[in-house]
Amino acid sequence: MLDARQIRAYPEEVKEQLAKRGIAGALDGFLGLDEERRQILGQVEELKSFRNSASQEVGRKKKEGQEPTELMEKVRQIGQEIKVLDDQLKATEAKIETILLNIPNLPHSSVPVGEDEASNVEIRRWGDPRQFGFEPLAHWDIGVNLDILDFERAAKLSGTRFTVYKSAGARLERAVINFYLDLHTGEHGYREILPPFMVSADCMQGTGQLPKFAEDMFKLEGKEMYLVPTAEVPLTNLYREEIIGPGQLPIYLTAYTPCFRAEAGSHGRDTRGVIRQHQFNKVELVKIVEPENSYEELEKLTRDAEKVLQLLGLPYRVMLLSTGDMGFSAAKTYDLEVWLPSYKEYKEISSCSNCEDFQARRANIRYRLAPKTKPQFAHTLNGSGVAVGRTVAAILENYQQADGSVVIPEVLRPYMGGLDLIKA
RNA sequence: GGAGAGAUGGCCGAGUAGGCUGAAGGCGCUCGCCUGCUAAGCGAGUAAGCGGCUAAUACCUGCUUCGAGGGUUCGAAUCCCUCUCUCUCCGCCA
Repeated sequence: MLDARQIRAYPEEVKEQLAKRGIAGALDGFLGLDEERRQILGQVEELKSFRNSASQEVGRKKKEGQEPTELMEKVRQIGQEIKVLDDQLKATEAKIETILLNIPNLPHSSVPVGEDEASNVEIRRWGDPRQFGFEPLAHWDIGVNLDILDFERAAKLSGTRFTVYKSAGARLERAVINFYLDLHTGEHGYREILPPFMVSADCMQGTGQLPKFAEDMFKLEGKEMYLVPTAEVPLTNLYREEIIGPGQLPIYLTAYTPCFRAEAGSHGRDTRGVIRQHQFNKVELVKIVEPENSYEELEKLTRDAEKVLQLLGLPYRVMLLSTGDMGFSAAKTYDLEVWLPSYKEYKEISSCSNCEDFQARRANIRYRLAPKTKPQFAHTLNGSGVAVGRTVAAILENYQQADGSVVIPEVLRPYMGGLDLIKA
């Protein structure tokens, strides 16, 4: 959520920023409503001020044995006026909130302006795609041939976009999760959290999924509860409605959760394999930091995510997303894209964003620098550290052998009970 | 699912014949004093949001907030209704 006072003070600048995201009109109506709100507020407060003092006056007179009937009658009438104005005020504030909740974050000045991913900028690459002496298979073929991925039975259980992992496949998924968590907690200083996988609508609004992206999520029948689309939601919302005390920041959190996404509007994309599922596993990184450090923290967080790919020996590149490709809550985002031989291109496996105070404002996450100082909004960051299903796909494809077997990356072997090769 | 109890400031905890209680007291915290260190002691301060005024997120000032939302009343933390959550007991259950 943007700062209403900032919009009021610099409407043209904010509009320009929004134009970079192709929605210059998002602010329309705001300034008028904002003015209307303050005008009504001024009136009500004046009336309430009168009511407060008049009521005390009544109390005083009654104590003296008088019966101030005219004054009581006057205050009663004022009360009616207040009620009317309060309703108007509430209606106006609701309109303002609707506008504000639907405006995305403003892009950071370092973000390239563009309509879509074509304007993304490659920042760096790591590793060289392997040269195969044979025609490499796609992970869905490798997995099915080895009988470690089962898409047919997954469809029987749950429909399309689900996968059943079996034997070494299931173990590999679990190994990757544990490897990531151990690395981030042990080496990178994150605190491990195991959150609920269902959260309230308030949480979803706090991180920006609601109200605009309800169709992308699974909502529980008859409940104001949603399956988490990413652990970013429960992790960031851990501190919703809190004032974090002096010396507590920065907070680094990591969690494994399954992620549930309706994938509305992506029919026909990535229909084969585990790349785009209704349920997938992910280890997420979340940081809550002071505003001064947040961009430095974004670089560090991105490096933390990259580290797992390096240790797994998976070639990747880092992309700086353009204004047209960024998510709703982000001010700046780096995507990590891993090399997938079957796609013959790099595919997103992590997204690391600085949301600045956008989510903090929605979720009311504040901190106090020192005792007695005014609380201010923290900055929140999040990044995949990284997507587990896509990691497994990348391992299968990048580590496949001519005979159909798959070599286990060395760092995972301790998590695989020493297994170094998956073969039929 | 059934029965009961409760939700007050950073924490604990007063506050029901409705009125100067934004809220006693304690703890914690901040600043100062004092004791040659430490402990103890003394004094003062210590909620947030939204407006007005401002260069100001400094003063000053208004309004709101005692789980949430409605109602009664000149006036509600205190009375009434609805909801949410927490705790205890019973039932069910991994």
